[in-house]
Amino acid sequence: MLDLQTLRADVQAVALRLAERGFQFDTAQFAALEGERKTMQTETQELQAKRNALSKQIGQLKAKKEDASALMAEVNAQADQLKTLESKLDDVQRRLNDFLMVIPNLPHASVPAGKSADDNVEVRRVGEPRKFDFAVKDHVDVGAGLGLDFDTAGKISGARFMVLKSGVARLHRAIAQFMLDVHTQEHGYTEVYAPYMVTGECANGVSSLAKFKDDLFKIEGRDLYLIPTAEYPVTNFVRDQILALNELPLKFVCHTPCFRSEAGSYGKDTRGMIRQHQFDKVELVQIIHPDQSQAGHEELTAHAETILKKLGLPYRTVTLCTGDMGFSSAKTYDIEVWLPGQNAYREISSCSNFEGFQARRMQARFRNDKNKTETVHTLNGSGLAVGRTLVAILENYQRADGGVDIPEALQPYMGGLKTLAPVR
RNA sequence: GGAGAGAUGGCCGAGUGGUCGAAGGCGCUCCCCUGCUAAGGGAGUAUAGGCUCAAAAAGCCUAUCGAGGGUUCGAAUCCCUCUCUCUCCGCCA
Repeated sequence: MLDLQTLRADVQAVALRLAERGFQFDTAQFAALEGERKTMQTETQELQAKRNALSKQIGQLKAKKEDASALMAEVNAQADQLKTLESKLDDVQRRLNDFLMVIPNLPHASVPAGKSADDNVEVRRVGEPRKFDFAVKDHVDVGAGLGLDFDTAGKISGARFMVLKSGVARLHRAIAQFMLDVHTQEHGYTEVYAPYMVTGECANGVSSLAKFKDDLFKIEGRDLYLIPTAEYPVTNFVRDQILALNELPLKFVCHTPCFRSEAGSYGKDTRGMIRQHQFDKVELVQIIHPDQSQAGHEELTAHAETILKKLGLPYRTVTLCTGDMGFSSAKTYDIEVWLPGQNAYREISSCSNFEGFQARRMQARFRNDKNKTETVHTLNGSGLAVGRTLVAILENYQRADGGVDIPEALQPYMGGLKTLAPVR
């Protein structure tokens, strides 16, 4: 949610910045709602104050065993009016809130303007794509011989699911373990385990349920959603909290499966495990002081990149342009790994600074050095998507004989195994 | 699944219809006293929002005692629904 003070101070400026990301902010409607809210609230509170004062007097009279019927009549006379005002105020506040809750975040000043992914700006490219002296296969073909099984998955769950067996199953597990160890031991994150389902309220804390509920799997008959990323439960750890200054920053790393309905992505990435209804991800989350969120964002992105470096996977990092950013983000770096099978860089991590946007929705604050409550900033990023890392390893480390070399960093997690041999 | 108990401020804990945003204690902040330390005395110490104001400061007001609804002139207190926690029994990875 945008900061109401900022919004009131200069609606036009806000509208302009939102336009950059392709969002039409209805300034007239905002002015109307705000105006209505203001009148309703003032009137309602005046009446409430009057009622409270009279009630107090009634109490005093009754304590002295005196007659209070005149005052009671006076309160009763305005009771209907008060009730009407209260419900009108309630209504306008809800409408104002609904209006505000679907407005995306303001892009940070450093975000390049643009309409689509084509306008994203590459900030760095690391590693050289390998030259193959044999016909390169994509991960589906490489994996087929190693235990990657879409047929069985299709039978039991349908499209966009996978079954892993034997070597690839173990490799999949090794990747997640490796990432968790690097982030906890080298980057100072606290490992957390969190629920795979969250309430609608929590979903609204990090994103907009009204806007994106179709992307989520909902538990029938309950106010629970399967998480599309560990960001959902973990960021909400600090919901409704006032943290002490010295508690910041909080740094969490969490490995979970992620569930996405992928509504609206029909026909996109239908082959292979690039886009699945269920995939594992190791997520980095930081709750941070506003003054440090920019630096923290750079740092978190570097933490994610470290994994790719250690795995020897070529990648590039891009800054998403205003038109390609997610709803809640003020600034996002996507890290894209090189996939020989697609002859392209594909997203493997998305690292965002949400500034106070999520924190205001969650009411996550801290006590600043002036002892005042202030909104925290939140950051998160994939560190990394486990399934896509598996894809990248299968494709980048494939051998002419159909096997796959195991990156050195992962060998300790594979019992010292150096190569996955085809199982036939 | 069955039976019972409970949810109050940073923490503990009182409060079962009236001046209660809430006693008391602990903690914390500031001040005083005490040649250090210990002890003692005083004051302050929730959050969100609104109004006044150019703004700040300040003041006033509203809401909030797990959440939502209801009764009432008035609700932490009474009623209903829900959520969560604890205890016992049963079941169980």
